[in-house]
Amino acid sequence: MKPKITIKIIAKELGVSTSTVSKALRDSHEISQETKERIKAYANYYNYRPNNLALQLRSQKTKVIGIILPKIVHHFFSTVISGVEKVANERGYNIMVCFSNENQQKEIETINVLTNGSVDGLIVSIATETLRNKALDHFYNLIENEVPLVLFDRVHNSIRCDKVIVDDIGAGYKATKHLIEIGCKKIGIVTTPEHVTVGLHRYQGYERALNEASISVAKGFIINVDEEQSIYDQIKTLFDQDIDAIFAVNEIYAAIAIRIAKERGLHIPNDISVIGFTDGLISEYSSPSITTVVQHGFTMGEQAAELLIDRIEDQKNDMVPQTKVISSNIKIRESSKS
Amino acid sequence: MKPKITIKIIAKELGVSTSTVSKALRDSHEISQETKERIKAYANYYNYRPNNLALQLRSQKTKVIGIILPKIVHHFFSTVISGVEKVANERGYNIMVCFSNENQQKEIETINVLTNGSVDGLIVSIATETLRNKALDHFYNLIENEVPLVLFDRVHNSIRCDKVIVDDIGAGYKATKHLIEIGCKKIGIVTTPEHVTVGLHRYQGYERALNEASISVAKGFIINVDEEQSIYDQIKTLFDQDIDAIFAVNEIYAAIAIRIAKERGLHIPNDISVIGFTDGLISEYSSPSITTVVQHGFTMGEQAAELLIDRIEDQKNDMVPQTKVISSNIKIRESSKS
DNA sequence: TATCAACACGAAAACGGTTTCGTAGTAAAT
DNA sequence: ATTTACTACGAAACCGTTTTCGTGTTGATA
Repeated sequence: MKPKITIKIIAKELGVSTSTVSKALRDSHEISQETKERIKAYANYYNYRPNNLALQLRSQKTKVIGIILPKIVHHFFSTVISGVEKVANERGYNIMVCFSNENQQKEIETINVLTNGSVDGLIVSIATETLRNKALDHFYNLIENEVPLVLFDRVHNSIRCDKVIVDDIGAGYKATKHLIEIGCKKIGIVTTPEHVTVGLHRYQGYERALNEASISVAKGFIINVDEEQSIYDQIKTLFDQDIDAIFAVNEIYAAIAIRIAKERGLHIPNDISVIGFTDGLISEYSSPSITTVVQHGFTMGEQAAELLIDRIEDQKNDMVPQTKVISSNIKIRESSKS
Repeated sequence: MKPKITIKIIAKELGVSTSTVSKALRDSHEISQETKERIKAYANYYNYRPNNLALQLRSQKTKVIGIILPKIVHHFFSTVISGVEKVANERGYNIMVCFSNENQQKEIETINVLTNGSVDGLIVSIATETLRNKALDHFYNLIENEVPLVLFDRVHNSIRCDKVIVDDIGAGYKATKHLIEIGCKKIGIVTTPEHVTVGLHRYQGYERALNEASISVAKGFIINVDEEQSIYDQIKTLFDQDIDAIFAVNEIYAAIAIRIAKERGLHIPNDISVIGFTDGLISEYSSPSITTVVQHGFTMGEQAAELLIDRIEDQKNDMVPQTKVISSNIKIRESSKS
């Protein structure tokens, strides 16, 4: 990398001091018109741009926000990043993206690195392992040190910060209710282990909808997928039950369920209806296309960024933490027409 | 954000100079064992971490690499990021992700911001608009200023830098040949406009395979999708031709083609075979699952990162630019079994 | 003619570190 | 007693900016 032109060089070349150059470039009234023009012309000719690091060190602001995600190869997280980037960009920030790979240790290290001056604040979705271990000290530390922090999607109540979540209980309720409304009565659910909050909540919504409709919750109808093992095999066991609908808490589980149904010669949606979660490409393009709860990832990203930047730029730090609930809605497609 | 503890504070509190503290923390032999321990204990107790910005300004290294992508909500780009992040992380770098949104102006601005000291080098996939306008001056500038740069996937030959590309011609050839081998003779192609190099190359491979098999290339068999208009309608026109196979240059085009085929009552793969590109979730989970050319995005990301970091850390800058060609292979699924 | 503003600029501190170089103090060697 | 050689530390420069505070010059005013 070629050395860049600096204010020092300009100053020396033009026989003035660095302060004069700095002021001239910022159009200070302290500098004469003549000198300003001379300096600006020179700077312009050599395409001078102030060094970001120096500015950041000086101002103690990086204008960068860090995002830590469990993973990226995932439609939902991609859209969230996209939303964050949009708002960040509009408000003059850049984003630094890191991944925890669902790993607690890496989450801790990443937070450490980023908060040593590299970013002005963090947007995080917590790693599975961290949630499972309930090891949240690194987040408590952030709060302790008043690092601007916004959690989204995978959050934890004990961490006192702004949050952006989807109304997972409501979404699970809506999804289940939709199935009930089209006449299904024996509804299986494919969800996550209980320590993954989103899965738990969606399950709770499912439960509520069934209760309301006076349908009892059958134990065998609930599959808690452990991703360490074969997802396919686990979902398959659900088909040994007498069911007429499946609510899957993400689109991959839904797609796999559809595949199994087809293999068993079941027609969708005539024999069995399926509803998924997260409005990704699979749901849109597979055949039958899949009815899903659309999770507004882009909106979540935008909101998270707005909250964070407000928090970063707000002097009065006493504002109580907010939680924004992004409501989701159902997009009915071919997999659930009654 | 609470003010962080600095070397200055430690020095004052312990009644020594900042240089002593700095040396002690870096275990310099210049400092007595006793003093070292005293300083380390204090620093440890207050959880001292050196400020990144200061280190970066001093060393003129950021240990950050910038990635500029046309978009992110796209399986291929996500996997590339993932690969870059893995290698970057292993070699002590962080990544800063930005998007051009296929927009030339934003690409230019992003490059400007990042190269003002925020990153040590760049990994870029060029925006469509830039390629269409053949306006590459901002890239020539990077080369001129010896900014470490690696282009991937969407590259341009006139830019003298390291590149990581897929063998698109070979991939298009393989895909078409596969269709020919399973007995297809009337093969349509759904590709991009010509200014998108990847689409052009895949088309060239298609052409070569047909020529080799002595099949003439029919003009009506070629759809150059303009994404400004309805993709669905454009692909539909292909079905007015008498075809027995479709080669789509990405998985969305493939999925749409399959949908249209179904709507027309055509069975896949009996009546018509389909092959896509990019091994994403759609291809894997849709029904029928789609035969695709798998593009090794993760590998590309890894290679790009290795090349870039080598270049950044290499003193002798005279090394000639390398181009790594990542070969792709075909994953045969249900949409093309003969 | 002495006083005072206004003007135009420079010196220096600051951001938070690292590193080179100098040096006081001590102990060993001459 | 003088020189030498460590040891252990501090002063100061440096990275590239911004900003506060002086200060010399000029022209106007009393």
